[in-house]
Amino acid sequence: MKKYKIGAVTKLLNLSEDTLRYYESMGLVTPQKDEESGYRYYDAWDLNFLLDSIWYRSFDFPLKDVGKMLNEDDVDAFAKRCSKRQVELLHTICAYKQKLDALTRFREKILRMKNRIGVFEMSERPERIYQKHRVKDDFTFDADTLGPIKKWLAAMPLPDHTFIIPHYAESDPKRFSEYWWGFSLPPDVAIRNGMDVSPPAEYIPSVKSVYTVFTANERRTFLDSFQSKVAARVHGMGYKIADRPMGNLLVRLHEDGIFTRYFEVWTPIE
Amino acid sequence: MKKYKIGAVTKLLNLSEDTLRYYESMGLVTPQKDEESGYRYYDAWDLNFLLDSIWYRSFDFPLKDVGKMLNEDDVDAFAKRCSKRQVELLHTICAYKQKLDALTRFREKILRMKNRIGVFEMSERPERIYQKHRVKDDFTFDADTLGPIKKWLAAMPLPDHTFIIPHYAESDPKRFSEYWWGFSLPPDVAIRNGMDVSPPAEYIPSVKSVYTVFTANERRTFLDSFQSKVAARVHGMGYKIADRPMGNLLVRLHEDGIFTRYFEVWTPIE
DNA sequence: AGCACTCTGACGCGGCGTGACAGTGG
DNA sequence: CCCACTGTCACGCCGCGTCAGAGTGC
Repeated sequence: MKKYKIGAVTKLLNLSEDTLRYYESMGLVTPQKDEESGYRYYDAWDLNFLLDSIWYRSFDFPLKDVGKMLNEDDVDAFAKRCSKRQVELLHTICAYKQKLDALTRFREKILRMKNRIGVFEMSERPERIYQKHRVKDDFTFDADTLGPIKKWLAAMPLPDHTFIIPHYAESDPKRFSEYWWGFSLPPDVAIRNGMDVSPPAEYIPSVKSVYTVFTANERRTFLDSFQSKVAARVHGMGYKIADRPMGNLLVRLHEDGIFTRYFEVWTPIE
Repeated sequence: MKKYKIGAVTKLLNLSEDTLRYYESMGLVTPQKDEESGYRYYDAWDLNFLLDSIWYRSFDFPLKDVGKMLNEDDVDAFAKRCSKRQVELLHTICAYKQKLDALTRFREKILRMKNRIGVFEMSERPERIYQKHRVKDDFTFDADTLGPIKKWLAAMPLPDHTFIIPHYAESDPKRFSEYWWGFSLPPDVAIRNGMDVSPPAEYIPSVKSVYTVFTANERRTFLDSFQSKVAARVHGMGYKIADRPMGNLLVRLHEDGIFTRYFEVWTPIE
């Protein structure tokens, strides 16, 4: 039977010498070794094990699993290992799809936002599940909040970074003095991903609104920007603010040496 | 503005202390540091950077990219980085889907193979693109083979490990004396994945056949097993072998201390 | 004073890649 | 004798996790 030295094997199987030696150390293959020179000699049987290793690795089985599949597993253990990997692969695919969808939406928003600054459109605010985590800039530390927040963070990139301005009525002396930050999601997405949709999470219904994009610089509170750019304009259009303004942080970009934050906001009107 | 020590941040953002310090070393966040004690103090601005880091990391941007997106990119660079990642994500998803499909088919074959040993079914052999790489157990080293083989190996787990028995006619003195190993794929899959379907790859048409599964032990040539278990039986059924028998290695399993290889074979008949 | 917190620095993981330096085969 | 090949060993990569041991805040 023909013997191949390591260099020949690298050419045949497109594995590096290091990989071959590493696979050997993991017990995937046991080429004959010349005692004097230490040279490895691979025969067809060894190459078959390597081909199988390549095959199993192509499903991203860890090398330890590959070793067991090659040398230990009976049919049942083998099939079990496969179905475990099937489930993992399915999860991975779902997760990546969500990432791709979210990234696609994100990029589209980024590209369109510049043209939307100062443009005011009539738009139904979409319904949302909202979980508050900050009053102004201070995070909430009670266990009722910290618990859910973990789930929302783990669900990234699905949740949007969402603010609500709680005091909006002209008669309210605290008008535009405060904002809350939190996460939000469309209800169907929230439910599909097993998020808790009951309190402390809040259901935000859809409502007739004016939609626009505005910006704020550096560390300044964005409320100033909201007041001067959005609220004033909405009034100028002859509307009254009918419910808490709500919106998302789109992105923070580094432009001309300073940070500019871009926000989209729905201002409910009547 | 409120300051948070590292422990508070771990609770708020569900990042470990080590991760926070690592992100700092990567330039994603720059908390204020007490010169005497070395303690880090994070303010709302820092936490926003961390939230953004979590957001970008959730698309699996490498940390270096996250740093650039946070601190350097303008809109164009930012959008470009996003679309690059979109393409990568799409590729990743496709690759994982193929892995899952192949693994599912593989597991099904494994589970059904035991019941198919010694069972002979009429079955149209599916058409295939076939790339030979070994005559018996010896690999082919000419550049015409090594080139294509790389592509086939890179396409794992799509290709099957396929043998052909070239001398099958009763009148052929070399009858059942030789076998070739190679890779094979359905033509549509081959084309979709950009494999070279022209020579040295070979088109194998579909043909009326008898299908069965047989086994061979340890290092013995499987031709003995084919002759005694399959060819004899096909003759016994009153058929003549009408073309080169062809089949796939299903799996090599470790049973009762020895290795058993399972093969499926289509034997063309008339 | 006690105790929880935080610091730095070193090492580990997987699946290899890279490089230094010495020995080997034909 | 040349020179490509092969050997071993050690370290690098990413994105952290996991210690140990010493210092700090309240």
